[in-house]
Amino acid sequence: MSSDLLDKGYKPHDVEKRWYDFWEKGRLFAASESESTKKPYSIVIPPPNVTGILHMGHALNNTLQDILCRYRRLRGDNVLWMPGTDHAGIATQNVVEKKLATEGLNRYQVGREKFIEAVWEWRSEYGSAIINQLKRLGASCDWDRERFTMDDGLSRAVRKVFVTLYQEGLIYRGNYIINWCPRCHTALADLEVEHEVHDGFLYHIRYPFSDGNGDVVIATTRPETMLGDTAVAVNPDDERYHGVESRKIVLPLMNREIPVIQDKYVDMTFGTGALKITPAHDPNDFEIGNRHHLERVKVIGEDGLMTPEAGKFEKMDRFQCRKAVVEALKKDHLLDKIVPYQHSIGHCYRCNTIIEPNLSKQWFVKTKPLAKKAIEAVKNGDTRIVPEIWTKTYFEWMNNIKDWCISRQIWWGHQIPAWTCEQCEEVIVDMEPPDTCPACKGKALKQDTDVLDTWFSSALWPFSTMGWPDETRALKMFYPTSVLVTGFDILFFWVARMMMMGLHFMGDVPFKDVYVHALVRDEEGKKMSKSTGNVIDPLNIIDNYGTDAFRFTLAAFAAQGRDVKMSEKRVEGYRHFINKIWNAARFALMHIDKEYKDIPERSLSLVDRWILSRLYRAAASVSDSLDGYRFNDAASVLYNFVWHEFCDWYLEAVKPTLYGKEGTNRKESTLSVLWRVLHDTLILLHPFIPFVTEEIWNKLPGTTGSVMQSVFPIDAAVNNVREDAQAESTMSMITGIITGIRNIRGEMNISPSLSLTVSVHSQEESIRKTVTQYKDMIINLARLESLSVENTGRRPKAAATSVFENATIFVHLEGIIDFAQEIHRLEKEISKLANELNMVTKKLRNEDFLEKAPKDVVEKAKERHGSLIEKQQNLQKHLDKIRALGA
RNA sequence: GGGCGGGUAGCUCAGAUGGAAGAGCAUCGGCCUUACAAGCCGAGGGUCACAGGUUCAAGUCCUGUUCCGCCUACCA
Repeated sequence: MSSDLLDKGYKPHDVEKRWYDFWEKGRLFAASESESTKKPYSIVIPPPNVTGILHMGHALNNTLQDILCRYRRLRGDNVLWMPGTDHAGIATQNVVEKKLATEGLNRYQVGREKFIEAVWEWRSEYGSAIINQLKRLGASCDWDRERFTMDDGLSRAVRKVFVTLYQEGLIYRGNYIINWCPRCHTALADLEVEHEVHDGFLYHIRYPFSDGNGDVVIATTRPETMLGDTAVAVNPDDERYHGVESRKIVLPLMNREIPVIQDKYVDMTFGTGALKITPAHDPNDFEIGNRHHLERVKVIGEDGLMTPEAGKFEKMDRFQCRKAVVEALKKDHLLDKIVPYQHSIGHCYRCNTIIEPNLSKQWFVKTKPLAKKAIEAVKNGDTRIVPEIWTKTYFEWMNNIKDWCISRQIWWGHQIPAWTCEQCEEVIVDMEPPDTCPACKGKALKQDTDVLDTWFSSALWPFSTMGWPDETRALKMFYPTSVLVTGFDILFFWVARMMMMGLHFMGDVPFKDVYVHALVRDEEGKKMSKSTGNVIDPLNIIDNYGTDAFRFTLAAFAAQGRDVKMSEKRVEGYRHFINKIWNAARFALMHIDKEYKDIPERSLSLVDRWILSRLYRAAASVSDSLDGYRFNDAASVLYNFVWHEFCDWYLEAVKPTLYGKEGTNRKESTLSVLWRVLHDTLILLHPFIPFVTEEIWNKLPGTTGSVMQSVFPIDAAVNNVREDAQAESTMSMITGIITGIRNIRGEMNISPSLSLTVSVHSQEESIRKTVTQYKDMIINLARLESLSVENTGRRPKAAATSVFENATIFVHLEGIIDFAQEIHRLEKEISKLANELNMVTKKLRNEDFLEKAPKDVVEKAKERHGSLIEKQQNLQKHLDKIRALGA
């Protein structure tokens, strides 16, 4: 038989594009701003970099968001999933600079204006790549609302925030030590520096006293910075250095006289207890320098080359200079020793260049007052972080937050809305370019050339995308957003800052929940990175296995608090699952000829009642799990329900009915159940595997439109989908008996094609009745010739046995029994039982247990004890008989 | 230096609120049973890192030890 409805195997590529276009054209992802009855549900996408290509992190992040959005739509919510991209200052600038480099140009040759033009051009040409990739993943964003952190609206929001914070005194400008990337040629925030342990050296250098009498030995890992030293510091409590504070030191190589100062900061136990002070190139030295009013000598320039202040070392590269300084010191016999030393060095998170702490004039956000509210909001539960473990990390960082350096010396980004009057040096901060200086009325105003840290605009994302600073309907309806889904790697970069900005400007948290998911790693648990070459390309996976298989894999492995180790093998496994669904549907559609809207109230068979009950439980469990962001639980419930309950038991059990062996009435009611279960299962599965479910949905008679527009079965109040404990317990008895028989068949190597004769013995009438009632089902699924039900307990001549609850099953094996094999099987079974029995007996002998454990637990143990004993006795009797027969 | 997470079947991992150790893959045996061999039916395999403790009961809670991984920090 062949079905013209579905092909034999599922071919994802034929259907994915088709359905995505269908959804988009039908505007099925669109959120409504006027809807008054539906509950609003909103998520803002973590905007991927425009330069980005879809990686595993995106794939996981967006799959989870999409599952939530599709699920909430099916639950009847008015869902907004706000999409967009991030201008990614340094990253994007780097990309365009690289492109220019292939033409032999650098950005200075091109000039600022032309360069920015080039970036925009690049963006319009390549910037939608990541968006298209998200679409291949099935992301159901409201694409009509797509935003970009540099578009006009968002730029206005950025200026508004900057100006307001400046006026409130929460943004200031000043000369501080910052992290400088000589390659990117810009300042970096502390967060943007990545520390890495390096094998370096600790250089011990002799600093002679100016009176020619002795010296002080200092230790440093960066000898080139000594050229900028303006003091040597010792701890005031250090007895070795009593009285030195009145003496001067001659700085080697520079022949500059510098003071010896005392500061508690100096650790007496480290090195020689004497510390060279370079206020312009070390954050601590900078602080100490401030305390002691030391001069700041900047010897390393912004290009990483030595400045004129470095004397004869001028124009040398900083690392070359290190060598040269060491050589020069050696020559002067001022190098005491060099010892190998491990220490961590900061690197630029974008280009991995070793960063240089450097003195520079930058803009900062005063974060402490903003952080206070952000801490409060999590403490009082306005925003809930899931899993909770991350709240601790959040507090830790928020409590120790430092001012945020927000200016970057690059060109691509939001230029800082600050102007300096060239006449009187007045600084004007405003939303729009001022015409005249308010102080001197001068006309020569020069805008600050710096741009803002990319994260500054990202911090406004939850409200800037909805039209702020205008009071829009979108804001009114969708702010605060329902949940933010993100990886923990940007908890500080982004989440914390959105919290601060949202609370400050909107007066409310940006999201009610933050769901922090794991990182996707490679098979060995390593972070995927281009340099290690262990990157698995999600698009490749999609090409090979289909989007649905990939999405289901991600969901199944997204257990809270643990990293996802991705490998193709897993995806392959879930592709089998998709195919299984496909084939189950194919089978069902061979028989379903029309819509079966109503399930008859009466005369449902046991399996029909059973599968409806299991469906109900699956639906409840899936919604429960998704409400708690337990994606993997939801996935595994669906997997088990579909495969092991619906396919393995239900479809198999129902075949005789479908093939007309049980009359048309039964067939009709079973078809109605089959229709219902397939229908509802597609809805349950849809958030996880949207494409295949949509494809099948559209082949199912009686459905209209998209599966997206249907209703999650838990809310549908559909007929007869309900819990049925009685059907479940009866079914578990029948399946238990079938499994017992199959077990014997398997263990005794009896061919499946051989029909068996079986008798079921029980003293309990109710059991006999039930088994008799479902005799046909047992015969069918266990492949029997005949089944008899008895109360005698008389053992057949030669048989294998199995005990299920209060029933003993005999598989008649006259002529084909292998006595040795059966004896072996029974012995094994009995010893297994003995072990279990032992444990329960011990428990029941314990008076404390009987007294203190809850009644139901004790009751359960007693029941179990009874049934184990009966089982064991039964098997033992049979064993005795087999032994006698075999002998 | 602080903080966090993890060590459960050969492999990869599940095991909210403590009450009879689970899945997938891999392995072994039997099947082309009229949706699916990307399948079906069975089987084997774990002293839940180690040592203590709390409890009638601990993979699950507490303490310590040990081995991994990550985050964070200004020890030159």
